Amino acid sequence: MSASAETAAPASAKARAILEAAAELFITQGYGAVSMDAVAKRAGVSKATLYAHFGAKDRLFAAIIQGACLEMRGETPEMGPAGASLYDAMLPMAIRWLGFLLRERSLGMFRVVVAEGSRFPELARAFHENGPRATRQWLTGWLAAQAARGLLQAPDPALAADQCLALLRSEMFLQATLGIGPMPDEAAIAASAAAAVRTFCRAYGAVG
Amino acid sequence: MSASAETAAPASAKARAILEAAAELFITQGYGAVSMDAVAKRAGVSKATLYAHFGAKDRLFAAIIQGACLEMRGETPEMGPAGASLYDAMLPMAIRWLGFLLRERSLGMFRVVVAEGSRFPELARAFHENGPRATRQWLTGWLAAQAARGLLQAPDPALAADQCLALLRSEMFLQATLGIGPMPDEAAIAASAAAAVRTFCRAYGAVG
DNA sequence: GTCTATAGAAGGATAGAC
DNA sequence: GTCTATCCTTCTATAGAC
Repeated sequence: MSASAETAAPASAKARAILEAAAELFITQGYGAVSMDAVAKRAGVSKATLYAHFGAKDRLFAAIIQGACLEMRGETPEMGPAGASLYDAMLPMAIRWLGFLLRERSLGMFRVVVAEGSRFPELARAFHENGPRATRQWLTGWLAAQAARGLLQAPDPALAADQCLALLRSEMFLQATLGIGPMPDEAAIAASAAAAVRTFCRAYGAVG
Repeated sequence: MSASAETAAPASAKARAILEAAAELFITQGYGAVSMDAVAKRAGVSKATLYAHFGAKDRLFAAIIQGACLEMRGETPEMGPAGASLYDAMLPMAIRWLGFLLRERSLGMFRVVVAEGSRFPELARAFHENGPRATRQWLTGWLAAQAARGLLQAPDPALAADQCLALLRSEMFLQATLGIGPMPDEAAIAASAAAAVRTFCRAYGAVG
């Protein structure tokens, strides 16, 4: 691991093809199970070209994870309508966020970062910063604003945000992470998100 | 993967040494990063002996995960004192369970099963059955009993159990899973568990 | 920059002696 | 059952031509 910045955008078309192919393979099969031959073959380039662009397997892997982290930053959730109740405001956001977590790409990303976190600690940190931590910070601010409006009682908005997100990452997410059972459809996702928001509001909602 | 039963107890001393060494290596480094040479060396046996006991790397891995699942079955939580309040009854259980999740061995087990779940689906299922699912079932029954005693309002005890466990698997568990930051000490674990139980009781506690 | 071809190392699995 | 020594495949990485 050479740990360079590597934040530059993919220059040539071949480089983009390599990044796309490698992302697909690493995220679906994990770091160890993917060979550089497989990446080159899928990208339609030779191995030498691959090594010309990215010096080694671990640097290619780092570039993939960094790129996926940048994508995650773009996925900022939307807040609900201003005048609604706490439940009505949170539910669309919750559905959207749980749906994002349960995408194959998000699950694969989470799996590979969990698996290789000990060998690539800086990548695990980058993932956390751009994914869970960014979401947590955004939600903390939003909850604090709602608390100021009197819609909920949250003396510690960061803790409330943690617990809200934890409620969303419940059994359904655990099973999906383990790859057990069928992938939940939209209705199941909405139902699970609604259950989480309902419980959150019962715990934190301002008593009317 | 030959998918045999392999539930038998480790017979000889060498077999036990192999299992112990392999468990340590697989759980700390992951499946792909561990070579059979490394296992043999750590166990103090030759590779041929290793292959004589377990026919292949994937079968050795399966035996390790199965064994760890059996261990997990032994870790049944204890319920709190009968006459106490809901919070007082749940808190010791919550601390104990979160402490178990945050052990290096539990975290490593979770990481490797998440990482290899797609290649060893039956192992992911066994892990889930003996770990999360067993805990969930136990807690569901306990919560139903408390609901019958009027200590909480839970029309769907299984959902309540899910959410209780999800609240415990919050930011602290996520960070530990990713290997980020220092390992939480006992006080931090107790505080996180207390926050989870407090929120759970606010959402589900019988209004007195 | 890109290719073909290959070096060099590591890993999974086995043969054969004891 | 256990060991030593080895086979064969696969993998990362590079050399050299264009």
